[in-house]
Amino acid sequence: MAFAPLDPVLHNQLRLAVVSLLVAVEEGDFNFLLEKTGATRGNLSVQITKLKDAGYITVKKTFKDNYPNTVCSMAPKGLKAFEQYVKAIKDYLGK
Amino acid sequence: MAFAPLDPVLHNQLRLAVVSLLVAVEEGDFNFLLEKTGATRGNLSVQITKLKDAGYITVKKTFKDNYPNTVCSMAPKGLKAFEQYVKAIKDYLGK
DNA sequence: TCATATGGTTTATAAAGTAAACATGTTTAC
DNA sequence: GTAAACATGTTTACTTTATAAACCATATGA
Repeated sequence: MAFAPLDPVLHNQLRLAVVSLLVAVEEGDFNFLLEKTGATRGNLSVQITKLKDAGYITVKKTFKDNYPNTVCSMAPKGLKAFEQYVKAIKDYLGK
Repeated sequence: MAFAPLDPVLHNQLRLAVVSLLVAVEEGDFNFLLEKTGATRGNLSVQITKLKDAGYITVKKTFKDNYPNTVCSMAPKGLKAFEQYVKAIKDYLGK
């Protein structure tokens, strides 16, 4: 096809937002992502799991101030996938 | 949220491919889109209908060489939506 | 200890996408 | 002229995905 396939893991609004945030900050916890994306907790939980299962991000479960705290960061595979996605979608957008 | 919402009509691989093709060529028939996108007939039919229902494209049903021929082109609403989508997704991609 | 808050997960439902079968006609080969 | 193959889509039945709502566990404050 004339268009490169768009990575289905990244071609989703919330997952793309999460990845785009993590690419910028290197490390962000659940609440950071929740606030920045405006997602619901449930949805964010699900999409973080999908990104982790895809090997795109690493998820560290820790505690912070006695509360559970989930810290996410990009994995090398995710970084590559993101760069590839950026390239691919530019074909669609026309340049 | 820090990210503009992505138009759900356009945030789909095949519909985005169709629109991006139509933006470039101004008019394309079913087989043109089929070939360029590599989609199945069924899927292409469904997604063209959705784009038409959204008012993003106009669909002319004609005949060509005695065979049915469906010709699509961008509608003003679709053009605006596409431009908006391009702007929005750039936020995600990081620049 | 009861009420409320934090930090998430699970589940049930709704929406979307896909492939396969179908419909309608046309052309080709016999 | 008839059967088989082809062209152009559409519809249907199924699978996958996304979302929202309910839930669970721990912590804190009155």
